[in-house]
Amino acid sequence: MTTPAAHHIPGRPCSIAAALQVLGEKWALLAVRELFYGNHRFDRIVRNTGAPRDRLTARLRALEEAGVVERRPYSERPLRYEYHLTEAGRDLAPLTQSLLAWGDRWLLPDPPVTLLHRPADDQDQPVHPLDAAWTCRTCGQEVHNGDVSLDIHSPGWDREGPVPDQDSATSPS
Amino acid sequence: MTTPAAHHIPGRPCSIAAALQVLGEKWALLAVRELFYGNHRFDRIVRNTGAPRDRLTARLRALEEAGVVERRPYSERPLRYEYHLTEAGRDLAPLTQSLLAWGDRWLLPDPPVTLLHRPADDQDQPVHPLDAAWTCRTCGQEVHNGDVSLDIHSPGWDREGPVPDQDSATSPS
DNA sequence: CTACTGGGTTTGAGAATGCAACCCTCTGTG
DNA sequence: CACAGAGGGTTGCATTCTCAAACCCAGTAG
Repeated sequence: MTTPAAHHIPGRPCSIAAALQVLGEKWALLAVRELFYGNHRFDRIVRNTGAPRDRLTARLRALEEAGVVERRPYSERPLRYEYHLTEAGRDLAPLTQSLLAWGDRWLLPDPPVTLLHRPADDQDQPVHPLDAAWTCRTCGQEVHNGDVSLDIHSPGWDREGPVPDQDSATSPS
Repeated sequence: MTTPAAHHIPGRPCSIAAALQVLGEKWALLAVRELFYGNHRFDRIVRNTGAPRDRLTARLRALEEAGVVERRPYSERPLRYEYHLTEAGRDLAPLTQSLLAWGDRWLLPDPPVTLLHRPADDQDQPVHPLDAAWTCRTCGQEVHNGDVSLDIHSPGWDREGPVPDQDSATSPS
């Protein structure tokens, strides 16, 4: 509770570092995963993540303070709370999905769960497996790893290469 | 070794948990960020992330073992290594980008760095700020938070609601 | 000979984590 | 009423991680 959101960001000024400050603690993202999956109660999150109860309490409090999670009572008298994602929390969907996609590809090639997609604004579309891709709204094209470069407008950045050279030699082991 | 250390995954079988097992340790993703940004040498990564040297050593070794990072000598005689992303590592680009996007939106609204985009396969396109979105390759539509549901084909999952109900109403702070 | 660079190890103290056990407030059930 | 859960945490303590600074070693520059 002595940890306000205005943490010191390590290294250089960077939104990735700032985001990890909030989300990078152990169990935080697994708790968020459970909230996405519709499990809003403490015990259920404990069971599904395997997190120690005290750690989960701490993480949920921190996420609440960071504005990712909201704790709302669902019963007075035995005062009980359940946890819900705020808008900021719901906006983590791309993040959890890219974690899921990466894990599916590189760690668990036979994934225990897949995502289904049906656009809300096109109900004619049948439900189908989600095959997610990054695209750029500006040009409408899919974003590939090498297509992105950095525009730095802040001091505290040192780098040599003019471009975040995504390597060249691609010899996967 | 393409065989990632498939340690024990906490909670239920899940690619997110598996991915966090590899990437969830402190400093791991910041190190990956530096590699994306073209900083391949130990000292530079230390300076830019602010990580303690011993931690960074440990993290880089773990990432190497997990097949995310590759250590290659760039000088014999004083034997020196530099670190590069493997294909699995480069495939983390969507993840770091979604972290960046989230941080930009919710934590550092005046971001110190932005991403520029130019599709390699369309060189006529001028360089422009990346405005990233998730889309589904199958239906071509943008993926919104509420459009996704789960298809579970593995035991060890408990959940009530039929759909990962993304909440209903919330207000950001 | 000295200083400096790059890439680490080592050390010791302090913080964070994991785990089990405990607590407190209701709501059944007999 | 007594007793047993369920839900949502605390508490205590041992283990592990993390941090910062110091140290090391090879080669090179002055």
